[in-house]
Amino acid sequence: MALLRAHATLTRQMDANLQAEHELTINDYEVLLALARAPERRMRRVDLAERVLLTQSGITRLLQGLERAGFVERADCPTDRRVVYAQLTDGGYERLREASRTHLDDIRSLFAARFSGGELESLDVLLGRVLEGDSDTDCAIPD
Amino acid sequence: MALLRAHATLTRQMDANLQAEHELTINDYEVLLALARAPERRMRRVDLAERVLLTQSGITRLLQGLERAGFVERADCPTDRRVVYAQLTDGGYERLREASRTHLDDIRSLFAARFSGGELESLDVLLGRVLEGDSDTDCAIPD
DNA sequence: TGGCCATACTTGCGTCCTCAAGCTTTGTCC
DNA sequence: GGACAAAGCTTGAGGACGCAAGTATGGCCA
Repeated sequence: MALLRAHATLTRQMDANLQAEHELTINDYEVLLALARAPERRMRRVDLAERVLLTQSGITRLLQGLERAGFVERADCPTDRRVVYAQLTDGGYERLREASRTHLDDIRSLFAARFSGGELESLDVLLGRVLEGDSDTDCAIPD
Repeated sequence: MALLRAHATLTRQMDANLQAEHELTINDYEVLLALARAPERRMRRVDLAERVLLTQSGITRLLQGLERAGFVERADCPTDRRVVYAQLTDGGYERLREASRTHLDDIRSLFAARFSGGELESLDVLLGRVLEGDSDTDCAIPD
Protein backbone atom coordinates (compact mmCIF):
# COMPACT_ATOMS: atom_id res chain seq x y z
CA MET A 1 0.00 0.00 0.00
CA ALA A 2 1.50 3.21 -1.17
CA LEU A 3 -0.47 5.17 1.40
CA LEU A 4 1.34 3.55 4.29
CA ARG A 5 4.78 4.29 2.99
CA ALA A 6 3.85 7.69 1.70
CA HIS A 7 2.57 8.80 5.04
CA ALA A 8 5.44 7.35 7.00
CA THR A 9 7.95 9.04 4.74
CA LEU A 10 6.30 12.43 4.83
CA THR A 11 5.47 12.65 8.51
CA ARG A 12 8.85 11.38 9.54
CA GLN A 13 10.32 14.26 7.63
CA MET A 14 7.94 16.88 9.00
CA ASP A 15 8.27 15.59 12.52
CA ALA A 16 12.03 15.61 12.37
CA ASN A 17 12.08 19.17 11.06
CA LEU A 18 9.57 20.45 13.57
CA GLN A 19 11.40 18.86 16.42
CA ALA A 20 14.80 20.02 15.31
CA GLU A 21 13.75 23.62 14.79
CA HIS A 22 11.02 24.16 17.37
CA GLU A 23 11.04 21.25 19.79
CA LEU A 24 7.48 20.39 18.86
CA THR A 25 5.93 17.09 17.85
CA ILE A 26 3.53 17.00 14.95
CA ASN A 27 0.82 16.32 17.48
CA ASP A 28 1.96 19.22 19.62
CA TYR A 29 1.70 21.39 16.56
CA GLU A 30 -1.72 20.10 15.64
CA VAL A 31 -3.00 20.71 19.14
CA LEU A 32 -1.68 24.26 19.24
CA LEU A 33 -3.20 24.88 15.83
CA ALA A 34 -6.56 23.51 16.87
CA LEU A 35 -6.56 25.71 19.96
CA ALA A 36 -5.53 28.78 18.00
CA ARG A 37 -8.62 28.47 15.87
CA ALA A 38 -11.05 27.51 18.57
CA PRO A 39 -13.39 30.14 20.05
CA GLU A 40 -11.51 31.89 22.86
CA ARG A 41 -8.55 29.70 22.00
CA ARG A 42 -9.70 26.96 24.31
CA MET A 43 -11.09 23.46 23.94
CA ARG A 44 -12.32 20.61 26.03
CA ARG A 45 -9.87 17.77 26.24
CA VAL A 46 -12.33 15.31 24.79
CA ASP A 47 -12.81 17.41 21.70
CA LEU A 48 -9.08 17.92 21.31
CA ALA A 49 -8.57 14.19 21.48
CA GLU A 50 -11.01 13.59 18.69
CA ARG A 51 -9.55 16.41 16.67
CA VAL A 52 -6.02 15.05 16.61
CA LEU A 53 -6.98 11.37 16.74
CA LEU A 54 -5.51 10.53 20.10
CA THR A 55 -7.11 8.87 23.09
CA GLN A 56 -8.06 10.93 26.08
CA SER A 57 -5.09 9.67 28.00
CA GLY A 58 -2.85 10.59 25.11
CA ILE A 59 -4.19 14.14 25.21
CA THR A 60 -3.75 14.38 28.96
CA ARG A 61 -0.08 13.56 28.68
CA LEU A 62 0.55 15.63 25.61
CA LEU A 63 -1.00 18.63 27.34
CA GLN A 64 1.12 17.99 30.41
CA GLY A 65 4.11 18.67 28.21
CA LEU A 66 2.65 21.81 26.69
CA GLU A 67 1.66 23.04 30.15
CA ARG A 68 5.16 22.53 31.45
CA ALA A 69 6.40 24.55 28.52
CA GLY A 70 3.89 27.29 29.29
CA PHE A 71 2.10 27.06 25.94
CA VAL A 72 -1.19 25.88 27.37
CA GLU A 73 -2.97 26.37 30.68
CA ARG A 74 -5.67 24.44 32.50
CA ALA A 75 -8.93 26.34 32.88
CA ASP A 76 -12.00 25.22 34.74
CA CYS A 77 -15.39 25.28 33.13
CA PRO A 78 -17.93 27.25 35.17
CA THR A 79 -20.92 25.25 34.02
CA ASP A 80 -19.53 21.72 34.16
CA ARG A 81 -16.95 20.90 36.76
CA ARG A 82 -15.92 17.72 34.99
CA VAL A 83 -14.32 19.53 32.10
CA VAL A 84 -10.89 21.12 32.14
CA TYR A 85 -10.31 23.40 29.21
CA ALA A 86 -6.99 23.52 27.45
CA GLN A 87 -6.37 27.24 27.08
CA LEU A 88 -3.75 28.49 24.64
CA THR A 89 -1.45 31.08 26.19
CA ASP A 90 0.07 34.05 24.39
CA GLY A 91 3.37 32.26 24.54
CA GLY A 92 1.84 29.22 22.95
CA TYR A 93 0.33 31.29 20.21
CA GLU A 94 3.66 32.92 19.54
CA ARG A 95 5.45 29.61 19.36
CA LEU A 96 2.85 28.29 16.96
CA ARG A 97 3.36 31.24 14.64
CA GLU A 98 7.11 30.78 14.67
CA ALA A 99 6.79 27.07 14.05
CA SER A 100 4.26 27.54 11.30
CA ARG A 101 6.68 29.57 9.25
CA THR A 102 9.09 26.74 8.71
CA HIS A 103 6.51 24.00 8.97
CA LEU A 104 4.43 25.35 6.12
CA ASP A 105 7.57 25.66 4.07
CA ASP A 106 8.38 22.05 4.84
CA ILE A 107 4.96 20.92 3.74
CA ARG A 108 5.09 22.96 0.59
CA SER A 109 8.48 21.73 -0.41
CA LEU A 110 7.70 18.13 0.44
CA PHE A 111 4.58 18.12 -1.65
CA ALA A 112 5.26 20.71 -4.30
CA ALA A 113 8.47 18.94 -5.14
CA ARG A 114 6.49 15.94 -6.26
CA PHE A 115 3.10 17.11 -7.42
CA SER A 116 1.65 19.67 -9.76
CA GLY A 117 -1.12 21.96 -8.59
CA GLY A 118 -3.83 19.95 -10.24
CA GLU A 119 -2.52 16.73 -8.82
CA LEU A 120 -2.45 18.25 -5.37
CA GLU A 121 -6.07 19.12 -5.73
CA SER A 122 -7.19 15.66 -6.74
CA LEU A 123 -5.11 14.13 -3.98
CA ASP A 124 -6.82 16.35 -1.50
CA VAL A 125 -10.26 15.50 -2.78
CA LEU A 126 -9.56 11.80 -2.72
CA LEU A 127 -8.01 11.73 0.70
CA GLY A 128 -10.64 14.01 2.06
CA ARG A 129 -13.12 11.29 1.36
CA VAL A 130 -11.48 9.07 3.92
CA LEU A 131 -12.55 11.50 6.61
CA GLU A 132 -16.28 11.15 6.30
CA GLY A 133 -17.64 14.04 8.25
CA ASP A 134 -14.98 16.30 9.59
CA SER A 135 -13.66 19.16 7.56
CA ASP A 136 -11.25 21.83 8.67
CA THR A 137 -8.02 20.39 7.42
CA ASP A 138 -6.30 23.46 6.06
CA CYS A 139 -3.28 25.12 7.56
CA ALA A 140 -3.93 28.79 8.21
CA ILE A 141 -3.55 30.33 11.65
CA PRO A 142 -6.23 32.87 12.49
CA ASP A 143 -5.53 36.59 13.21
CA MET B 1 -3.46 18.10 5.70
CA ALA B 2 -5.86 15.42 4.67
CA LEU B 3 -3.02 12.93 4.26
CA LEU B 4 -2.18 12.96 7.94
CA ARG B 5 -5.70 12.27 9.09
CA ALA B 6 -6.41 9.84 6.30
CA HIS B 7 -3.47 7.72 7.20
CA ALA B 8 -4.10 7.77 10.91
CA THR B 9 -7.68 6.76 10.40
CA LEU B 10 -6.92 3.92 8.05
CA THR B 11 -3.94 2.38 9.79
CA ARG B 12 -5.55 2.57 13.17
CA GLN B 13 -8.34 0.47 11.75
CA MET B 14 -6.08 -2.04 10.01
CA ASP B 15 -3.82 -2.37 12.99
CA ALA B 16 -6.70 -2.97 15.35
CA ASN B 17 -8.16 -5.65 13.08
CA LEU B 18 -4.85 -7.39 12.52
CA GLN B 19 -4.07 -7.43 16.19
CA ALA B 20 -7.50 -8.61 17.23
CA GLU B 21 -7.63 -11.45 14.75
CA HIS B 22 -4.01 -12.53 14.38
CA GLU B 23 -1.99 -10.89 17.13
CA LEU B 24 0.18 -9.16 14.57
CA THR B 25 1.17 -5.53 14.28
CA ILE B 26 1.06 -3.86 10.90
CA ASN B 27 4.81 -3.81 11.02
CA ASP B 28 4.93 -7.49 11.93
CA TYR B 29 2.78 -8.16 8.91
CA GLU B 30 4.88 -6.02 6.63
CA VAL B 31 8.04 -7.76 7.78
CA LEU B 32 6.59 -11.23 7.23
CA LEU B 33 5.38 -10.14 3.82
CA ALA B 34 8.75 -8.74 2.85
CA LEU B 35 10.45 -11.96 3.91
CA ALA B 36 7.93 -14.11 2.07
CA ARG B 37 8.84 -12.42 -1.18
CA ALA B 38 12.57 -12.21 -0.67
CA PRO B 39 14.88 -14.74 -2.34
CA GLU B 40 15.08 -17.80 -0.06
CA ARG B 41 12.66 -16.01 2.26
CA ARG B 42 15.44 -14.28 4.09
CA MET B 43 16.74 -10.75 4.39
CA ARG B 44 19.46 -8.82 6.09
CA ARG B 45 18.23 -6.78 9.02
CA VAL B 46 19.47 -3.55 7.50
CA ASP B 47 17.46 -4.11 4.38
CA LEU B 48 14.38 -5.06 6.34
CA ALA B 49 14.69 -1.87 8.33
CA GLU B 50 14.74 0.22 5.22
CA ARG B 51 11.90 -1.76 3.73
CA VAL B 52 9.45 -1.12 6.55
CA LEU B 53 10.82 2.28 7.53
CA LEU B 54 12.07 1.40 10.98
CA THR B 55 15.47 1.95 12.53
CA GLN B 56 17.84 -0.95 12.93
CA SER B 57 17.12 -1.16 16.62
CA GLY B 58 13.43 -1.18 15.87
CA ILE B 59 13.91 -4.15 13.58
CA THR B 60 16.01 -5.97 16.15
CA ARG B 61 13.27 -5.75 18.71
CA LEU B 62 10.45 -6.48 16.30
CA LEU B 63 12.27 -9.60 15.15
CA GLN B 64 12.82 -10.64 18.75
CA GLY B 65 9.06 -10.88 19.02
CA LEU B 66 8.66 -12.81 15.80
CA GLU B 67 11.49 -15.13 16.83
CA ARG B 68 9.86 -15.84 20.16
CA ALA B 69 6.68 -16.68 18.27
CA GLY B 70 8.64 -18.99 15.97
CA PHE B 71 7.79 -17.11 12.78
CA VAL B 72 11.34 -16.06 12.02
CA GLU B 73 14.77 -17.52 12.74
CA ARG B 74 18.24 -16.04 12.92
CA ALA B 75 20.61 -17.32 10.26
CA ASP B 76 24.27 -16.51 9.85
CA CYS B 77 25.68 -15.28 6.61
CA PRO B 78 28.62 -17.40 5.41
CA THR B 79 30.37 -14.60 3.56
CA ASP B 80 29.96 -11.73 6.01
CA ARG B 81 29.93 -12.53 9.67
CA ARG B 82 28.47 -9.16 10.59
CA VAL B 83 25.11 -9.91 9.07
CA VAL B 84 22.37 -11.97 10.65
CA TYR B 85 19.65 -12.96 8.25
CA ALA B 86 16.03 -12.95 9.27
CA GLN B 87 14.77 -16.25 7.91
CA LEU B 88 11.02 -16.83 7.56
CA THR B 89 9.97 -20.20 8.96
CA ASP B 90 7.21 -22.39 7.59
CA GLY B 91 5.15 -21.43 10.59
CA GLY B 92 5.67 -17.77 9.85
CA TYR B 93 4.69 -18.26 6.25
CA GLU B 94 1.52 -20.04 7.35
CA ARG B 95 0.60 -17.30 9.75
CA LEU B 96 1.14 -14.70 7.08
CA ARG B 97 -1.22 -16.49 4.74
CA GLU B 98 -3.89 -16.72 7.40
CA ALA B 99 -3.51 -13.10 8.32
CA SER B 100 -3.51 -11.96 4.73
CA ARG B 101 -6.96 -13.37 4.16
CA THR B 102 -8.64 -11.03 6.56
CA HIS B 103 -6.14 -8.22 6.16
CA LEU B 104 -6.69 -7.95 2.45
CA ASP B 105 -10.41 -7.92 3.05
CA ASP B 106 -9.94 -5.12 5.54
CA ILE B 107 -7.96 -3.10 3.08
CA ARG B 108 -10.41 -3.68 0.31
CA SER B 109 -13.39 -2.73 2.38
CA LEU B 110 -11.71 0.31 3.87
CA PHE B 111 -10.74 1.65 0.49
CA ALA B 112 -13.35 0.27 -1.83
CA ALA B 113 -16.01 1.69 0.42
CA ARG B 114 -14.80 5.15 -0.41
CA PHE B 115 -13.21 5.07 -3.83
CA SER B 116 -14.03 3.90 -7.30
CA GLY B 117 -11.58 1.79 -9.25
CA GLY B 118 -10.34 4.71 -11.30
CA GLU B 119 -9.89 6.85 -8.25
CA LEU B 120 -7.92 4.11 -6.58
CA GLU B 121 -5.61 4.02 -9.50
CA SER B 122 -4.91 7.75 -9.52
CA LEU B 123 -4.43 7.70 -5.78
CA ASP B 124 -1.89 4.99 -6.16
CA VAL B 125 -0.02 6.80 -8.89
CA LEU B 126 0.06 10.03 -6.93
CA LEU B 127 1.13 8.48 -3.67
CA GLY B 128 3.62 6.29 -5.43
CA ARG B 129 5.43 9.42 -6.42
CA VAL B 130 6.22 10.16 -2.81
CA LEU B 131 8.41 7.09 -2.74
CA GLU B 132 11.03 8.15 -5.20
CA GLY B 133 12.87 4.99 -6.02
CA ASP B 134 11.41 1.99 -4.33
CA SER B 135 8.66 0.03 -5.93
CA ASP B 136 7.16 -3.21 -4.73
CA THR B 137 4.18 -1.91 -2.84
CA ASP B 138 1.53 -4.40 -3.85
CA CYS B 139 0.01 -7.02 -1.60
CA ALA B 140 0.35 -10.45 -3.12
CA ILE B 141 2.10 -13.29 -1.33
CA PRO B 142 4.24 -15.46 -3.58
CA ASP B 143 3.63 -19.20 -4.16
C1' DT C 1 -34.41 12.93 47.18
C1' DG C 2 -31.81 8.82 46.07
C1' DG C 3 -30.24 5.45 42.76
C1' DC C 4 -27.85 4.76 38.49
C1' DC C 5 -25.74 5.24 34.21
C1' DA C 6 -23.04 8.38 31.26
C1' DT C 7 -19.39 11.71 30.61
C1' DA C 8 -14.81 14.07 31.43
C1' DC C 9 -10.58 13.33 32.94
C1' DT C 10 -6.35 11.01 35.15
C1' DT C 11 -3.23 7.22 36.30
C1' DG C 12 -0.71 2.63 36.22
C1' DC C 13 1.10 -0.47 33.28
C1' DG C 14 2.65 -2.34 29.05
C1' DT C 15 4.16 -1.89 24.07
C1' DC C 16 6.50 -0.05 20.26
C1' DC C 17 9.76 2.73 18.76
C1' DT C 18 13.92 6.04 18.63
C1' DC C 19 18.50 7.79 19.87
C1' DA C 20 23.01 7.24 21.36
C1' DA C 21 26.57 4.30 22.59
C1' DG C 22 28.93 0.04 22.17
C1' DC C 23 30.66 -4.41 19.99
C1' DT C 24 32.31 -7.15 16.11
C1' DT C 25 33.58 -7.72 11.41
C1' DT C 26 34.95 -5.82 6.93
C1' DG C 27 37.26 -2.91 3.62
C1' DT C 28 40.80 0.47 2.55
C1' DC C 29 44.90 2.95 2.37
C1' DC C 30 49.59 3.64 3.64
C1' DG D 1 50.54 -6.10 7.67
C1' DG D 2 48.43 -2.54 10.72
C1' DA D 3 45.66 1.49 11.54
C1' DC D 4 41.26 3.31 10.91
C1' DA D 5 36.89 4.30 9.09
C1' DA D 6 32.61 2.09 7.82
C1' DA D 7 28.95 -1.38 8.05
C1' DG D 8 25.86 -4.55 10.61
C1' DC D 9 23.87 -5.48 14.70
C1' DT D 10 22.51 -5.12 19.80
C1' DT D 11 21.55 -2.78 24.16
C1' DG D 12 20.16 0.80 27.69
C1' DA D 13 17.47 4.73 28.53
C1' DG D 14 13.63 7.26 27.51
C1' DG D 15 9.42 9.08 24.90
C1' DA D 16 4.84 8.64 23.02
C1' DC D 17 0.88 6.28 23.06
C1' DG D 18 -3.09 2.83 24.10
C1' DC D 19 -5.89 0.12 27.29
C1' DA D 20 -8.17 -0.63 31.41
C1' DA D 21 -9.36 0.89 35.77
C1' DG D 22 -10.33 4.61 38.95
C1' DT D 23 -12.34 9.29 40.47
C1' DA D 24 -15.50 12.97 40.20
C1' DT D 25 -19.32 15.26 38.27
C1' DG D 26 -23.67 15.57 35.68
C1' DG D 27 -28.25 14.12 33.92
C1' DC D 28 -32.24 11.26 34.42
C1' DC D 29 -35.97 8.97 36.33
C1' DA D 30 -38.78 7.05 39.93
